Amino acid sequence: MTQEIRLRFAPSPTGYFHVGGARTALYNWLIAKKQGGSFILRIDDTDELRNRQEWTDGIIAALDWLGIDFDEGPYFQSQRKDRYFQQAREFYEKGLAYYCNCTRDQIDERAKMRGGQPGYDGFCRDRALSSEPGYALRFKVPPGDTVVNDVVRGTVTFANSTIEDFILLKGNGAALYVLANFVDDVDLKISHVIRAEEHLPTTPKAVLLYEALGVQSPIFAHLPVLVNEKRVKLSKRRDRVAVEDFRDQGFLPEAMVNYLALLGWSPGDDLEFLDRQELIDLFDLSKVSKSPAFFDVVKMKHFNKHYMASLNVNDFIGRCLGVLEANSWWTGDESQMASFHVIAPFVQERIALLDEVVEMVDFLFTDSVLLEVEQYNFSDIDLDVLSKFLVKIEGEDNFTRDRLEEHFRSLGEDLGLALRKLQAPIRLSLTGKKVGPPLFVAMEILGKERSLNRIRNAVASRH
RNA sequence: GGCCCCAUCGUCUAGAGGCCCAGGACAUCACCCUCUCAAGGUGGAGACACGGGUUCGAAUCCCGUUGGGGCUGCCA
Repeated sequence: MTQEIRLRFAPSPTGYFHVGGARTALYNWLIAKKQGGSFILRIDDTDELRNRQEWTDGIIAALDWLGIDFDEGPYFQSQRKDRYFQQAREFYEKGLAYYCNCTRDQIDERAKMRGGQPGYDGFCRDRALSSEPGYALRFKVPPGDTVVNDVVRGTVTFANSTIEDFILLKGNGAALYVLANFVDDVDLKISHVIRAEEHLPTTPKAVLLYEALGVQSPIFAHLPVLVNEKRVKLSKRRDRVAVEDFRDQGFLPEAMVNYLALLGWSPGDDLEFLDRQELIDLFDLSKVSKSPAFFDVVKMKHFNKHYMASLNVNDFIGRCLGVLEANSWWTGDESQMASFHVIAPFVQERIALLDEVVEMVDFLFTDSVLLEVEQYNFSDIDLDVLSKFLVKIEGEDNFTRDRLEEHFRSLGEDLGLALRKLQAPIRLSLTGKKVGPPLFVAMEILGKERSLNRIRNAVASRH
């Protein structure tokens, strides 16, 4: 009898969606796909004070952008309060839970007198309090040990004596995380719970709940946390690691997915660049590493450059449109599109991030990026190069990249100068920059008239 | 403090007792190629935290130490 494979990603919408959550979602999705199961999105919004609709929307948009699609959901915990309450009452009626009216202060006070160990002491366990407004419902933790079988950690044993009688229902009757999670995982028939390591300490509580109800626990897997350069867990407040920020910076979703998959997992065999299907085929939870991983944007950029270069040109062009449109000089008319098509392949292999496209091509579409006459700081040699190059190309009617390069090379021979020296002043006068796409392709696009004008203008800097 | 997890180059990792005086990738350095940049090529530097065991043999197994991290909320 095989159990259905059902995995869920259950973020709480209390902030922007960061890369750690994205990786957790990805790993769940990967297993669901690999095993032909379902991937479910559940929004854990039981904390009414901190949840916001916009964060939920952001999570869904980011998952969509990454190509992590879900088969069911989103389900919202905020809509299942009655069910949690009902389940909690069942625990109470079976004598597995009890009401407690201790305040935090009283609990701390007693802990202090006991000798420092913080935590609840079971004060109300045998007081047989009944339900009243303001009373919390606590689970009666039995004696013994609780074992968590974890695919990445192995067997982890907790002494129940170190687990306090935890709260199921708050004084206002609302469910707490452990309860809501448990009920939903049972109701949704979740087979694998894959989440970050920070949840490991609460897992025995969930296991206790499964045991109390005689329900089989799902398979657990706790992933190593993602850390910042200081080696502490990535935080929404401290670290700028929002998925949407990376998207806006011009990262490609396929690059991000590939990089994220490798943060904490490796397929072996020195494999690095894996597409979605390869990821699905090779992914293996038992090979997930146990130690925290540093989220390295520099390395992700390398992945991005690779994926950028592998795009077919039309795809690349399509993805550039968004960043081009943010510039006033871009009209997107036929002429501009034609120019961009010509330069695109040369740009594509040079940039790591999508928005770098702007500085690579702006000179083709606007004069505003060119230097002012007084800003050129040409040497006599530079000026000599420019005027002699002008002479050579002024009479050229076939203004193509090949012809231009021939003139350029012959100029080098004439002057006995290295070509790298020659191109510098030409590029600067033509593009206003020291680096850029191949010069003669650029000139071909600019055309004879504009090219000559720009060089003449630069030469005019001589006084 | 308590409970739990973790520990290979700066970073991500390969390594599941001999194939490892430890391999790959990013970053870094040098050189080559080259109209700039990028790409590519070649080469360099760079790690098994420490101490005990077990074993003919340990990065790999066990114990301890140290270090780091997570949790410790009527947050998730």
